[in-house]
Amino acid sequence: MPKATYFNLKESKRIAIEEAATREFGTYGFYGARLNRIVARAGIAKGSFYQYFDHLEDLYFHLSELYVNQKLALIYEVLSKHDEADFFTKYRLICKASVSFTKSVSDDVLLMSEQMGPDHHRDADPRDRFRRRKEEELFKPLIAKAIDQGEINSDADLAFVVVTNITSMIQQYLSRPGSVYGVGDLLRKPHELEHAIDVFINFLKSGLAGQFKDMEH
Amino acid sequence: MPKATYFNLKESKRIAIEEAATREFGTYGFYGARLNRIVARAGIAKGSFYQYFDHLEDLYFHLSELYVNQKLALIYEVLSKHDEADFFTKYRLICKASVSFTKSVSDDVLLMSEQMGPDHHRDADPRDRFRRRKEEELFKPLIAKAIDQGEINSDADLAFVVVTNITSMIQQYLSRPGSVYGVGDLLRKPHELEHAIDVFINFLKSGLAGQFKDMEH
DNA sequence: GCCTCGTATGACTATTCGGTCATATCAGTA
DNA sequence: TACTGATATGACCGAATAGTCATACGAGGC
Repeated sequence: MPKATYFNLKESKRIAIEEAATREFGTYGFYGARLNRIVARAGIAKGSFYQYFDHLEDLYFHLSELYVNQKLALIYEVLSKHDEADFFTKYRLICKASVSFTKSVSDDVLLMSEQMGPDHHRDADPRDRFRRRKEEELFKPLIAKAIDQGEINSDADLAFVVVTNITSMIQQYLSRPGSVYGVGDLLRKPHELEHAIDVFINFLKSGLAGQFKDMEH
Repeated sequence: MPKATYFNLKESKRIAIEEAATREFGTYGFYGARLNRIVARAGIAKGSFYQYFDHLEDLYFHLSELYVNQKLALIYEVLSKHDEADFFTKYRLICKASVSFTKSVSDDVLLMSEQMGPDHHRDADPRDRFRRRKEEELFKPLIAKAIDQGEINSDADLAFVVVTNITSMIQQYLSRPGSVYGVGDLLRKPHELEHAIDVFINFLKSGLAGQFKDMEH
């Protein structure tokens, strides 16, 4: 957690630090990030950094929380307008909001977020569970209600696991610039984003053997 | 790639090096791995290391290839005995082989493999595409045939993306020791491994809305 | 003016890093 | 035995690292 000093800083300086760090973590990963490079790019003295944080990791988790919270705020705002919708409609809104959040921020944020994909929530570090806790708060009630109403006929645990993983799959395939990556015709269509999300959701609903319906908008 | 010298080494030394490096990469990740620790644990001089490899990364990619090839050999062996089976049966065999391979090797191998999950195939490094190329060789023909025979009704690209991602999902949730991690009742059943794989495959086939059938063995 | 307290600084330290290299060891072989 | 070529070694190097600390700055109050 940042020290109190950090929040007294004027915004432009905080932003400079956060941008520099986000780029560093995005480029070199959690373990490859170097404090020297961050302070150089942010234009602050190394001694100053230690006025704001105890360790470099504190800044990492601060950023991690920051971006997760920003994204979730967007998601909850959208959801609040569609309280009555069914599960897959809501899920579609969540995906759209996620992707458009990712597109609205810099590529560095995206790269950094990739380092925090579902593969990475090590049990070790309790701070790493933050994202997962938020995911549970978001999806578990939705899934429970969907099962209750017969929209989902699977085990709730399974549904949670696959929904969260597929969400990050969608993010990964749709947000990264230039990452078509084997997803051939899937993305080369009009309204490609909408279309691609529908393709994934259709799979989520009906599986590979289910009817493949090419929705149009 | 290792130098010729490396392959002249007696096996016990090679194994010592590979074990030490696997543990290092598994513990600290690609970027956090330190040559000093590896040579210390392997019991060789640092100078010796540079007789075998040009860089530490060479060792990483050597290990990566090694384990991928070992796993694939197991998978192809199993598949060769079930040439006539349908797609989902074959896929089930692949999952079982994958998981049992992972369980047969040390936890370090598993941890190291997690660093190479689908989130990570950066376009940047061509050596990183090795695993993906192998995945394509394995799955693309299977999927093409399955579509041809009407077992899969989805787009081939979509099928490839979800099959590979779900495979690593299964690996992740079923191989890691003590990683029940929210997958509550899913694993607390008799023949839990077989059961859990079936649950995932059933989802892959029929989706969340499809009938959830609890198979027994 | 000057006192105070929160902030800023970068030179400095001790440590670790990857990588080198002159030298030593060892296994054949003649 | 003496020579040879492959392998082994760890002291050593320059660069980079995280973290410290004495000092300086700057705004507000008096």
